Amino acid sequence: MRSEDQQVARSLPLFAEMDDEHFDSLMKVAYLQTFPPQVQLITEGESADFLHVVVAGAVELFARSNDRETTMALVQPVATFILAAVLKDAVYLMSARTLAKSRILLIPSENIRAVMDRDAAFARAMVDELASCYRAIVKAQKDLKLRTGVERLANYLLRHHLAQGGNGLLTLDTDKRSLASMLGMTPENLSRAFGALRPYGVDVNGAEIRLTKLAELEGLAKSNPLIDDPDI
Amino acid sequence: MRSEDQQVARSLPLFAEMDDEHFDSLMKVAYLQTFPPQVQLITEGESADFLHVVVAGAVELFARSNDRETTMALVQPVATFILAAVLKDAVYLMSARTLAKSRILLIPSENIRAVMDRDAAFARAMVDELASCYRAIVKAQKDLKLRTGVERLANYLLRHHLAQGGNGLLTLDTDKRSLASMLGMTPENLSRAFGALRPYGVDVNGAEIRLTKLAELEGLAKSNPLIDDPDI
DNA sequence: AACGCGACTTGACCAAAGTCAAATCACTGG
DNA sequence: CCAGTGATTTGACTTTGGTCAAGTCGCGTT
Repeated sequence: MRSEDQQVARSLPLFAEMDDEHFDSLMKVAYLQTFPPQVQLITEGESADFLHVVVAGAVELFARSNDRETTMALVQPVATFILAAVLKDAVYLMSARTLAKSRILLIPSENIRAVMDRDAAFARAMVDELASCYRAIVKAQKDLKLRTGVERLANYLLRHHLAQGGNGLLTLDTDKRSLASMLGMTPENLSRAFGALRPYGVDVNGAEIRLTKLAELEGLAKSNPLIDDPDI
Repeated sequence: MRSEDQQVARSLPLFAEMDDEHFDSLMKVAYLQTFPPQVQLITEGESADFLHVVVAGAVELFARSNDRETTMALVQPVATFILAAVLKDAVYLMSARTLAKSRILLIPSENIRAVMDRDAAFARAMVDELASCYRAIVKAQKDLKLRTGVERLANYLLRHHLAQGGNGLLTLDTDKRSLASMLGMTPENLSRAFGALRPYGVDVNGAEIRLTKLAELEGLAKSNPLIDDPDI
């Protein structure tokens, strides 16, 4: 692997504090691969042979049952996914596909577990990463169960608006099909949800969105830091 | 704390492998308390000062936003809850209340974190416990998003039927109000869901349920080990 | 036995969200 | 420029689930 990519990995909280020797031993057995968009990386039910780290691009975690499919989470760089399955040496509970051209670091599960047993700093970092993943999914579950579709969209827009500077403009970074799936609704319903937000100053023009009545939109959204603040 | 109760804690996977001295130091600062039913133990938004271990009884984790409330999980003995908040020294994302008279072990968060940094076996056990919690909530999320209310009830009945011996009879271990909340529906809707299952051989008599057409019920439920098997 | 209370059920209705089909739009490769 | 493809939107309708109100049932108390 290129030393530049190793640097990226090394700078992750997950790998930052661990012993040099242990880090090197992991990198020696790791692969770094670049995938085109819409490639399925893992399939639920298969055994978790590699820890995946999204170095660049975007990955969607999804699940299927009966004939339904649902998006479970979106993984943005730089972050890991399916950590829990790797640690328990279990099967994946979710499938994953790239949404964009993505660069993925693959580290064999057995090496992860072996190093964790020898490197306390690494184990501590794992605990932290796992706890973050857990809290993220708890927030997602609250978002889903305590809000209607329109409210979820309003809060999504407000979060991204803030992250993009908060100047009344924002740009969607996925197509609307994926956005709908992320928000737990159908594309048709997303379209109607945007319609329902028009009276609250949400002007949509393709992927460009203008928020002209922030106060009203916030009134509808009723944001809650225990759901919407990613840093809590 | 009574030595008998310490033995219960010590036998938990979370504490089983750790150093004696470290275990004793934790027990020295821990409290064991018994609570009546319907006592709120923690409130979302407050800081996580104690790790809670349910030694006996039952605890419901729930969350509120707007004016809605939803059950997030049910914690059965012996298990921990709000581990992630403790590890990250963050605020609770969920509230907790006892459903039955419950015995709870309370261990100060700072001691948990301190011992984890010194005891590798304990850190490893934490990783394992957290990974289990994570996978449990992923399964709950899949159950919720990929199934209708009737299907969730059917699968709930089949799981408990199996756990109770699989002889065609089972007994609900909560009142129907709580069951409805756990399954993510209103009590009225649970009532209707039972009605919808009558043609599939589900005979309800108070908390006693007889399953007379297992094959048909299984056909409707379309169980999926990646959702329903607690050991995967 | 009569009462009262809480848990549960039922019915009528409403709201949210999914489905299916058709229309529109945007953009690409002739 | 124009057909063709895929994304998005819109409309009509269905399903799922929630709300409100009125029972009904079981059971302990008086």
